[in-house]
Amino acid sequence: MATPDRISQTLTRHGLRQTAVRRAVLQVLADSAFALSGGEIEQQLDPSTDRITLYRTLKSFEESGLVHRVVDTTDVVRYAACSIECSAHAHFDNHVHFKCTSCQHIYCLNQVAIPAVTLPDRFQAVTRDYLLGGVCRECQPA
Amino acid sequence: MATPDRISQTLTRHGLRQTAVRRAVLQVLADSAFALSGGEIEQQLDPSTDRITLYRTLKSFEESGLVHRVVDTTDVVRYAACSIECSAHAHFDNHVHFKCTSCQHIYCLNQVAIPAVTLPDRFQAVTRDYLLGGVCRECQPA
DNA sequence: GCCGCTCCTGCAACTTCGTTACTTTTGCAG
DNA sequence: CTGCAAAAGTAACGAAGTTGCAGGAGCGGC
Repeated sequence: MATPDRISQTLTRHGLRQTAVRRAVLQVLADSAFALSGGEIEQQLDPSTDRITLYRTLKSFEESGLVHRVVDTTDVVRYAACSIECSAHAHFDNHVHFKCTSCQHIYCLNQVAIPAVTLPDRFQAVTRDYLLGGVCRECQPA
Repeated sequence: MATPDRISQTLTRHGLRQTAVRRAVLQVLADSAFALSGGEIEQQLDPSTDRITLYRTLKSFEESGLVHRVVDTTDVVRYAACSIECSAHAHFDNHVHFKCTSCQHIYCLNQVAIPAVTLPDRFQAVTRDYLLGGVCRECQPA
């Protein structure tokens, strides 16, 4: 659970203004063990929060390097808070994601690094995303 | 360029009926070097083709193992034809995908296998998707 | 503390992507 | 050739995300 202080600091560190919506959205993402879609974040916020503002907030967070998009095969975009080490200048998420086919949650496995691959000539990779599918810890049959 | 004969055979082999839309959709996907979204496929088809039928066709193709969804971070789903070796029973795409940040195309790098990772306890992976981002061969500055 | 510029919010309307329910047509087995 | 199940077509709907604009709030300067 990220403290309100820490949330505020993170906003300031990335050059973003302190607003109620931003603090709330960042709090939700920071406290979630898995990636959330726009709609899921909306559900966790005060019902009075404006949908459009939420999407704009996510956009600015993404541009500022506070959150990253998580790859998926569905047609909804999911976001996860970047690790503490991520800054606007060094935005790099090198961990594997795991999508549970039972609960649909997408976990950030921070401790599992993405292995490198050798590419054909003249292909230059900048970003790498690795998504595993299967049954997560919580959904395993006992 | 897949021949019409080969297209028909593929449909039959997967237990699907021969229809004009199915042959056309499969032809488009088989001839594309990169993954296509529903809208992109629609543009390459006869304008009279029904949008809903197209989506249902893609769904049945996916269920039958003719095509696979390609992971992406956007909110549109993209499809690519499975390799010849894929059958309904052994549907396995073990190759890396590459998304060009310039032309936005997603290539199937069939010759590059996805490296394995070691997962934490009690996580069981069934599927694996690996997406690279960068500049593709065609878009490289000379 | 307050002023003002700039950025953020909130509202309304809209676009795109994809789905559901229902009827009609068509592939294909017997 | 005929019947039936599966696919196509039609219409209406729903969710996700965007755009344009007016009003409000954060924050640096004074």
